[in-house]
Amino acid sequence: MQAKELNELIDIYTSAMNEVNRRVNILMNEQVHQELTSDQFATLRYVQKKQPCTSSDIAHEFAIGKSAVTAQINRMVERGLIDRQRDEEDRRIVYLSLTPTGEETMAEGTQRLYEVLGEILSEFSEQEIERFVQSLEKLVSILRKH
Amino acid sequence: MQAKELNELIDIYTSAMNEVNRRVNILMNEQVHQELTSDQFATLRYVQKKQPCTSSDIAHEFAIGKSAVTAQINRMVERGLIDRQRDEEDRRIVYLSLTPTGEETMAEGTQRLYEVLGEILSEFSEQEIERFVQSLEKLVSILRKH
DNA sequence: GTGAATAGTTTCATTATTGAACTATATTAA
DNA sequence: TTAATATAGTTCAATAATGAAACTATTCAC
Repeated sequence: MQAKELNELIDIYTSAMNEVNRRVNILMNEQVHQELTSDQFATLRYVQKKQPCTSSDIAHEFAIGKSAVTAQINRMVERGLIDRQRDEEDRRIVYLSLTPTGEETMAEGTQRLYEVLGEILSEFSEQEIERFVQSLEKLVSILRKH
Repeated sequence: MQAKELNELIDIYTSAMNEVNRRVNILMNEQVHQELTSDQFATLRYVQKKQPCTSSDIAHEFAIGKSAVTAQINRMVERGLIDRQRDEEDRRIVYLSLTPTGEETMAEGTQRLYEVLGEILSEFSEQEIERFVQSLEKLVSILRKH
């Protein structure tokens, strides 16, 4: 491919990617997790899946510092969404888990996530989605090497 | 497609998309725009392309409030990257443009953006990239309708 | 010419983030 | 066994991004 064409493709890629993120974000804020920020929703989702989950896991997963995680978790502990529990074996470690309220919030949010994204994805053919997701995953694996 | 499969695909899509954004962001911070935040780089890029560009344009483009734009532009004006110039016809309007320093910063950043993304995209076939970008754009157009 | 609309700013509160210093605990090696 | 080091997490201070509401200045419409 010629450099010029490639650069055009990069321009298209970056602006499309930005717009997708922006719009998905708006959609999520409006229809999926009104009561949470996008970061909080993502973190809760991760904590729920990982189980047991520590601050360091989150910091690593989202590539942010541990102090940022502490701040975010504090807010959610205050709002009764997350519990902290110290490991009795190794008392440096603090395990995070969803409170019943947190579980409930996430059950509803996840349900709406599936509905909203499902509706959007229904406009694509199965093959198209799979191909797209495959390319995304390939992109992830290349980015991991960098 | 069955609901279960679709939901799995949604899980894969969301986590892949999150990881791509996260890693691209890290890559950009490290190799493309060390001296700027991602938001600032995106805004400068937009101002440069749009020309003439107003605060309202930016607010609309990035789907954020005008007060958020004012705050961001202030920081970049202070750093000598952006100039404000009032329209003499309609004195409510303020045009934004890159200062020579801003232009220089963006010339370098854009160059590095092409290099870095070009290297990553070189691992894909031309057809694969085009298909992926097409799906992205289709996604954008569906999201616009929502 | 007055009232409504538009462009942008100010102010205030919240959230997210980094980096450095710090506490507490566990591990290792002399 | 203890002294040095590593690990897990928190605290603190600063910067950035953001929304909402109140505001200023200007233009437009009737």
